[in-house]
Parts: sequence; structure tokens; C-alpha cells
Amino acid sequence: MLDGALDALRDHGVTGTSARTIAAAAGVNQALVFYHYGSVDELVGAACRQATEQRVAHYSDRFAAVTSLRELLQVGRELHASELAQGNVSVLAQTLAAAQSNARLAEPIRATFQLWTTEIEAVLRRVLAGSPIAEVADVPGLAQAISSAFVGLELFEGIDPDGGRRAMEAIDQLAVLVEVMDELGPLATRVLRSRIKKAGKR
Amino acid sequence: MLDGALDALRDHGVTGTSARTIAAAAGVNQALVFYHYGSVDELVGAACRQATEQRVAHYSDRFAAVTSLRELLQVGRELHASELAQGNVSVLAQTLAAAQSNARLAEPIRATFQLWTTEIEAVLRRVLAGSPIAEVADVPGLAQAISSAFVGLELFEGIDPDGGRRAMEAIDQLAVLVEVMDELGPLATRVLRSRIKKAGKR
DNA sequence: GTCTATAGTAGGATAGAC
DNA sequence: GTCTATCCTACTATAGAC
Repeated sequence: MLDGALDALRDHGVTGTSARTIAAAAGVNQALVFYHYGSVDELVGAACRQATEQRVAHYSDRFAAVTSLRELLQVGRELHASELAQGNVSVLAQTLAAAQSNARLAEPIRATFQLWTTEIEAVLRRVLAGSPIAEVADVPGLAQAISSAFVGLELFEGIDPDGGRRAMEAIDQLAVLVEVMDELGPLATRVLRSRIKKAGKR
Repeated sequence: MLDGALDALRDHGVTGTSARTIAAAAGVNQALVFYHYGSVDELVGAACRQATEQRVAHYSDRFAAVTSLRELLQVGRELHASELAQGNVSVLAQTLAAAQSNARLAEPIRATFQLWTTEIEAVLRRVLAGSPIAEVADVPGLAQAISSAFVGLELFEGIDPDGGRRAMEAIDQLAVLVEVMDELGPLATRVLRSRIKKAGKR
């Protein structure tokens, strides 16, 4: 039935997801939603949670093998492509939107989202070790910015696939910038540190 | 009634927005939605369109005065704060999510979203003039990436305000990186060009 | 143009048979 | 645990009075 909930979110969106559509997708009776989960919202929350745990576990090895920002982005793009095909990230984006005005859904979705952010944060901490970026940048904040941006792109791609692809390419080019930055040597590092420090006092 | 539609989206989210809630917010009768707009979706599309046109016009002067990436981000943050308080960008995010599985809403929302992207693109083109970034980066793609990321952050902030704030800070620090990059002089520019070229052949 | 009234449909939730 | 049956509510959309 958890799978049925995901299917319903994929096929009908948040607005078209109900106890009835979920039950139909799962091939069971509508009353079971309430018997097992109490409400539709709780079922949706549980389904997102479980699905995300599985996806994160599935990509765990990939993330662990990442040694640079570009590789992180590369994994991100693969993940984007495969999850888009399965509609998984779209489901998360849907529920994230629904959670805005649904207090019952907010906390479960926040926790689910945190699963991705935590994974990205660990990679960032490893990849940025020794980099001047790590000294000044807030790594958890950066991780959240990245996963948020990812969701935004996902939503955008849903209504404009071509534009979404171009946006992804552009981000790829930005990642090159940051890496080059990191490889410019001590002079650049010094300039960078002082500039960021100055900017921080603004 | 267009305002009523926005109020309804703000207060009840996409799932709770109906001809009835819109009419109640506007202080009129529910039947008028169908008389004037034919369907709820078309009213919502029109409302988003009009509201976004007004907001874009309102920030037009600000965008025109921007001369650097950091200033662009600064305007973006002000915009974020003021629109968050009014709930406007959240409305756009809500409808963007709804449009994923609603063909009738997809095109109007895509066009609405394009209003912001076009504005950002113009600023980028001006700010990045003469920069090595502009030579290799796809400016329209970058503009779409930025507005997408903005929406993602907006959604995220809705369920985790503290995390959203930290993510915004982190992006601010990244912008400093890019600017420093731009100011490192010809050596860095040369390295950058060759690296991006190489990366493009990957 | 705006209202009331209403038809028809879909969803949340529960009671009770099996 | 799973089903049928059912109640109540809320929604879209239309017809028709004013």
C-alpha cells in the first residue's frame, strides 16, 4: 500500500491523491488506508519516508565514492535522470509543496528531506576537506541549498524539460568554476580568505 | 477575484483551493468563477500571471541597478524576504507543483515563471559582460537554474525556516567565490578557459 | 453580472459482516 | 485484516431568477 501511495502521487499529483486512488493503485480497499494509517496524510508521510530511505541507501555507495564537487554533481545528475524516470524526486517535490499548508505533513516531509541533505553534507565535508571553502562556508547550509535547488530544478523540469536540461548544464559549468578556484594555489586561497572575511563583516 | 485566488492559495494551499474558497476570500459567489473564467484552473493561471507581472514590474528598477552577482543576490534576498512575508513566491511554488500533474495549468505557469527568468537573464548578461564566465556559460540556462533554485529554497523554507536561512547564507558565500574568481586577473582567466574547454569535451 | 438552487461526483471516515 | 455499505461533507458545473 506504501507503493500504491507513491504510484498515486506520481500519476495524479497531490491534488489527485486520495484514499480511493491509493487503494486502487495498491489493489486493495479504501477502508484499509484508515485502518492501518489513520489518515491519508500519515500514509503519504510514511510512504515518502520509506521510499527515500531506500533511494538513499541505493545511492549510498555512489556518494561514498565521490571525491570532488564535479563528481558529486555527476552523481547528482545520474540520480536526477534515474529518479526522474521513476518519478521519485517528483513525488518528494509534490509532497513538499503540499506540506506548505498541511501541518500534519510538514514534519514527516522535513525529516524525509533531511535524509538527502545529511548524505550530501557528509560528501561535502569530505570533498571540501582542506579547501578554503570549508573554512568559511557553512557546510550544512550548503548541503540544504543544494538539495533545495535540486527540488526546484525537478519541479521546473516537470513543466519545461528543455529549460531544465539547460539549467542543469549551466550548474555543471559553475561547478567547474569552483573546482578551478580550489586548484589555483596559495595566492588565490589567500585572496579568497580575505575577501570572504571582508564580505562577512558587511 | 484574482486577489481572492491568491489569498486562497496562500491560506489553504493548492489542495485547499477551490471555487468556493476563492469566492469566499473575494467575498463573492462561487458561480462567478465559472462565469468569468470557465474553470478554477484558468482563474488560478490568470491570477498567477497578473500577480507575477506586478511583482516583476515592482522590482524592475532594483534589477536594473544591479552591477554585480552579489548585488543580484542581495536583491534576490530582499525579494525573498518581502515576497515570503506576502506569501507570493510560495503561491508560485504551489502552482508549479500543481502544474506537474495538471496539463491545463502547466503552460500558464511556465509562461509566468518565464517572467522572472527573463528578468534575471537580462541582469546576468549585463553583470557578466566581459567576464570569462559569460563566454562559456549558457546565460539563459544559468538564469533558469537560479530561479529554479529560488523556488526550491522557498518550498524548503516553508517547512524548515531555520534551514532555509542557513542555505541562503551558504549561497551568499558561494557568490563571493564566483566574484573573487572574476577578479583574479588574466592568469586565472586563462586557466579557467582551458579547464572549462577540457571539461566540455568530457 | 451576480445571486440561489441544485444536479452530479468524489473524498474522508466509520460501522459492521466475514 | 480485509471487505461492503454507508454517512456526511465538499467540490465542479450548470440552470435559471433577479
